[in-house]
Amino acid sequence: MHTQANAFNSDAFNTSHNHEHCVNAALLSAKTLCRDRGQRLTPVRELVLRLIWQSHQPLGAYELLPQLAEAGFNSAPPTVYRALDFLQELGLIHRIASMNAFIGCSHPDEAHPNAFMICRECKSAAELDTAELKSALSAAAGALGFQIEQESVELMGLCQHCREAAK
Amino acid sequence: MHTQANAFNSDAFNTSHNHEHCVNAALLSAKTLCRDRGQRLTPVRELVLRLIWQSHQPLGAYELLPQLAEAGFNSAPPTVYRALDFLQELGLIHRIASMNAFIGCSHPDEAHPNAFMICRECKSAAELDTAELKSALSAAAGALGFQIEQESVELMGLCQHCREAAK
DNA sequence: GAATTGGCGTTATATTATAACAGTACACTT
DNA sequence: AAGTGTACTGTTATAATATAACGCCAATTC
Repeated sequence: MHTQANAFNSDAFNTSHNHEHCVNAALLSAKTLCRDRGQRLTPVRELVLRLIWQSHQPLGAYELLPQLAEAGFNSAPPTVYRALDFLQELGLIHRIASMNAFIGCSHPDEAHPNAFMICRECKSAAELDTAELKSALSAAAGALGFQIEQESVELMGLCQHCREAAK
Repeated sequence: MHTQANAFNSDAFNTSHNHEHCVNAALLSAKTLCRDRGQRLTPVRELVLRLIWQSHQPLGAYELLPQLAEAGFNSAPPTVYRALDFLQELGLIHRIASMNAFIGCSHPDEAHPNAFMICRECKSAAELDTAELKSALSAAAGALGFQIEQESVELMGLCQHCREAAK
């Protein structure tokens, strides 16, 4: 599971992998995390997490609502936003501000900056490996005396797959 | 003027400087840019640019509306959004997605990533110098075959000024 | 088993952004 | 200077995203 997590979800741009595996890994990881922190992964929360993970594309809150309704849950905005907030606080999903959308986090157990590449063609988003990035950010900010508490990096462009397809 | 621009607006965290000077520099730069590109810096556009530049804190579209009204302009959302879009396209302002707000760009004449530090205490935002950052981003993305077209970096934290004040 | 807490249902509303169309000013041609 | 096209603005309406507030129920604690 951890090997997969460390792939930093670059597989997101490769739609051919067995994604059900990823979803299950994420759910397992969520359950562990909740148990450790004395939090509850309730049915709504679990469903929201599953829906978000199932998609390689960031999903908007209002895209989730009909799917909640289908599953028999209340489908008013507060329900889904609460679940999203909860999952974010646990680091299980990230919000992509430039898209008003949410995507699964591929390594919730490690502290890390929120850093994504988003393909304008296929709309997939993949998390960046940020070891070096983080130090570059710290250096740049530190030079100006700024103390970083939270990072958000969103790169728009073309993924390898779509670049090749465009040729 | 250019010296000031190259300071990358780190002065934003220092509210004591003569900010009217910055605003005027920005307006001048805007006029030049518009002339070069055959675009018009109309009164609404100029006012919006001025209002945004006057503030060290990112301003939301709806915060601008009453000020437009005061100046005798139409103050419906489309008016301000049109001006904001125009100014963004010319690189004169940036949108900070995580805040749904806009801030003046301190070096509109150079191509550069959208990269800001935002202080959670004083809400000021300052543009990052991104030469090294840019190469770190390119390296990280390139390793995964991703071709960057547009960057957005938003760092939240504490600016030097507020950090010292907190001690 | 009473009290407390956390989570959800529900209604209403706030906030941010855009669509669509009509009118006006400007720039260009002749 | 009149005609013509284009870019800009005014205006109304509405879409899209997000939160406030309150009450109920279930689980947990004492």
